[in-house]
Amino acid sequence: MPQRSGRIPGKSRPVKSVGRAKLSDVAARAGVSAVTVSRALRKPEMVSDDVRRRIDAAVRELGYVPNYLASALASSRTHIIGVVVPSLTNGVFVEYLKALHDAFLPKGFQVLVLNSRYSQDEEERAIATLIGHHAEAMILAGIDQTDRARKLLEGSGVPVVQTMELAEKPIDINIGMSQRGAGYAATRFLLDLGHRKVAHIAARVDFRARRRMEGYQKAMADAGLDSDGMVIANLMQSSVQRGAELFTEMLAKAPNLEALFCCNDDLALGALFECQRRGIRVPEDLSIIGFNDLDYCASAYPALSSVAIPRYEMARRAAEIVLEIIRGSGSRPKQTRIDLGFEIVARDSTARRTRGSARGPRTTRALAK
Amino acid sequence: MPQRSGRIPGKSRPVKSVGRAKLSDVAARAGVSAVTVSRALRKPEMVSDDVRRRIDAAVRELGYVPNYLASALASSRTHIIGVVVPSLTNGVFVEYLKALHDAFLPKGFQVLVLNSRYSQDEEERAIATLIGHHAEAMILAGIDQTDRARKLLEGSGVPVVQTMELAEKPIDINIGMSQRGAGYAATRFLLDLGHRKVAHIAARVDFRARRRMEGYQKAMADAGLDSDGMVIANLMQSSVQRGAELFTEMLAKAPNLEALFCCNDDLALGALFECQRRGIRVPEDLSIIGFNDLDYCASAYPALSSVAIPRYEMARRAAEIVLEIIRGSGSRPKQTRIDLGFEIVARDSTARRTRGSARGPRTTRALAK
DNA sequence: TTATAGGATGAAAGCGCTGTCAATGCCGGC
DNA sequence: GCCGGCATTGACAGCGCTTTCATCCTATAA
Repeated sequence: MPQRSGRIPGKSRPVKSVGRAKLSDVAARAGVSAVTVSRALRKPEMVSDDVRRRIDAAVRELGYVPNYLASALASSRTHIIGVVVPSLTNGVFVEYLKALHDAFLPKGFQVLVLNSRYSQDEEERAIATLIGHHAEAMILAGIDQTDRARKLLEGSGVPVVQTMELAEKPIDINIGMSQRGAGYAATRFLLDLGHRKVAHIAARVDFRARRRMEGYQKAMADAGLDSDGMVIANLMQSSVQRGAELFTEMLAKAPNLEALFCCNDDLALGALFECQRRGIRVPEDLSIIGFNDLDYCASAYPALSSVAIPRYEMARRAAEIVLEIIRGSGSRPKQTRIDLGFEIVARDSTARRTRGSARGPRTTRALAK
Repeated sequence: MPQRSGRIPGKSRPVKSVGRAKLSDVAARAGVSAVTVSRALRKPEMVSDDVRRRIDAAVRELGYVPNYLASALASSRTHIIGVVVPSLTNGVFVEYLKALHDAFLPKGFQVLVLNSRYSQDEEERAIATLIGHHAEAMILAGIDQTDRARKLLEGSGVPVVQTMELAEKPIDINIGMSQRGAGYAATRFLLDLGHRKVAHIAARVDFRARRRMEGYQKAMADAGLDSDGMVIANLMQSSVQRGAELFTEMLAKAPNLEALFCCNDDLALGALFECQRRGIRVPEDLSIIGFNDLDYCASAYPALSSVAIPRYEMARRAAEIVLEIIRGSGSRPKQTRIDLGFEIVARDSTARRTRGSARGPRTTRALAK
C-alpha cells in the first residue's frame, strides 16, 4: 500500500524551500482541488467566477509562486529559448541580445543566454546545458560548432538558428551575412579612395575576424598590393586601449600608412584617439574605418566610418522564424538560409587621398614618438 | 493496477521531444538499473569500473543529455543564481554580469539574468520568475524594489544580495556604495579646482542617477552656489550621441560654463566630442568628468576624468558571500552591509581653472552654433 | 417529466529524475 | 564453515505540477 504522502515526522529529508506554498496548499485554502487551481492559473476562463476569486485570494495570501520546474516537467513546455554568444561585453552581442529579448519576452518566452567566451569547447558545453534545460529553440552566434555540438543539436529535435554569418552547411536555419565579403568591401572602399598603403589591425581574432581579415587580404591581392607587414592580429581582448596600442605598433612597422581598416569599432576609436594624441590628422593624414557601426561611430569627431552589420535584424528574423515554428509546430519556413548583407557607412574619418598634403608632416610626427 | 508505463498506441499525448533518450534508456542499454546510471553520472566513484564504462558508452551512443528539470525537481537543487539588472547594454552592468559569470560558472552554477529595463514593475516580475525557477540565491542591482517584490524575496527563503548602492533597510545582504556621496564628491572635485559654474547632465534618470544628482545639488549648495538652470535631466536612453545633444542644450542655457559633471561616461564622451567639434578646448576651456570609469575613459584624448565604482568587486563579493551561504547551508556572514566606496579618477579632461585664458574665446565659439 | 448537452470540477497517472533504504555478493577472520 | 562488514546495485516512493478522462450538476429540448 502506498504510504500517505507527506512528511514522516522525525525522519523527514532535508527540506530545502521551507514552507513554500504549493498548488495543493492554495487548493486547500480555496476549498477546491489542485487541478482546479492549476486551471484557474493557466486558463482563468475555464473556472467559475466565484472559484477564481477564492483562488486568487488564496494565491495572494500565501504568496504562492508556481514551481516552474514541476510545471515544465509535467507539460514538457519550458518556454525557454537558448542563446549562445561568444561575449557578453562586445557591443555587437549586447545589442543582438537586446533584440532577442525584445522579441521573445512579450511572447512569454525566457531567453537563457550562455557565454562561450570565444571557445568552441565552451560553446559545446553551453549547448549541452541548454539541451538539458530543454530549450524550445536554439539561437547561436556563429557557424563554427564542434562535431559533437552539431550532433547534440540535431538530436535535440528543436529548431536551431545559426546567425552572424553564412554557413556552407547550416545545421538547420541560417541567418547571416558574409564576413569575408564585408572585409573585402571595407578594404575595397579604402582602395577606391585612392589609398595604397592600407593596413589592418585585429584583436581577439575569432573565426569571424579571421574571415574579415581574409577579405582584406583578398582585396589587397586583387588590387595587386602586398599586405605582408600590413596586418597585426592579436589574440588578446579587444578594447579602445588595445586599438591605440595596435595602431602604435603598426605605425612602427609601416610609418607611411595611408589608411587603416580596424577589425571592430573599439579598435578604430582607440586608433582615432591615438592619432589625436600624435597630431595625425584624420582623415587628411590617415583614413580610418571600423567595423560593426556601433552607436558612438556617428558621434565621434571626426565621425567614424564603419561597416554596418544587420545585428538587430538578424536577431529579429531569427526570433520571428523560431516563433513561427514553435507556434505552427513543425511548419518549417521555406527559406532556411538568409543573407542579410552589410553596408559600408562612409563618414568623416575616411577621405580621398590627396597627393602631397598627407605624406610629409604626418610620418614625421608619427615617428616622433 | 497502474498501467504499464509507456505510450499507448493510437492515443499518445502530443510528444514534444521525440525519441529523446532518458535515464532508463541508458540503463537498459548498459544492462543496469536507472538508479545506477544516475549514480554513475553524479558520483562516478560509487560504481564499479566495468559498469561505469558500459554506462559511459551507452550515454555516448544514445547522445544522452540529463533532463535538468527532472533532476532539479527531484533533488530540489537548481544550481541557478538569479540576477536582475536594469539594463543589458549599459557598460557598467555588462562588466558586473561578467564578474558574476566568472565567479559562479566555475563553481557549477548557472547565472540566470533578467532585465528590468529600469522599471520597478518589470523588476518585480523578474523576481517572481526567478523564484518560480527556484533560484538558489538572488542578486539584484539596486535597492529600490517594490513592496511585493520584497515580500516575495523574504518568503523565498534564499539569500538575497542588493548591490550597487547602500540601503537603509536591506532585505538581506547589501554590498554597495553611496551614489549620493559619489555625486557629491565628483562635484566637490570640480569646485576644488576653482570652478564655480558647474553643470550636470543626466539621461535615463533612475534612482541611482537621481541620488547622484542630489549629491551634485548638495555640493553646490554647500559651496553657496546656485544649481538652478545648471542641470539637465533627461529620461531617454543614454548614449554618446545623447551626451552631445544634452551638452549642446546646456551650452544654450549656460554659455559661460566652466565645468561639466556627466551622469555617466557615455554622456561625457559625447560632450567631449561635441567640444572638439566646436573647438572648445578640454580642459582649458571646460573641465569634464564622467561617471563609472569605463574602459575607454583612460584612452580618450584628452583622457576622461571619471568616478570609478567598484562594480567588479561588488559582484565578486556578492558571489563570494552567496557561495559561502549555499555551501555552509545557513551560516550567515557576520557583515551583511558592506560599503565598497568609490574613487575620483583625475585625468586630463579636468584641470584647475586659469583666470582669463578660458572665458573669452570659448563662450564665443560655444554660442556660435 | 425525462433525456441530453455542455460547463465545471475532481481523481488518477505520470513527466524523468533522486533520496532512502533494502538486498546482494564477496572478503577475511574466527 | 559461519558471520560481520564493505562495496555494489536495485526497488520504491515522491518532487509539484499537468494531462486525461470520468463525474457531477444545471439548463435546455423533447
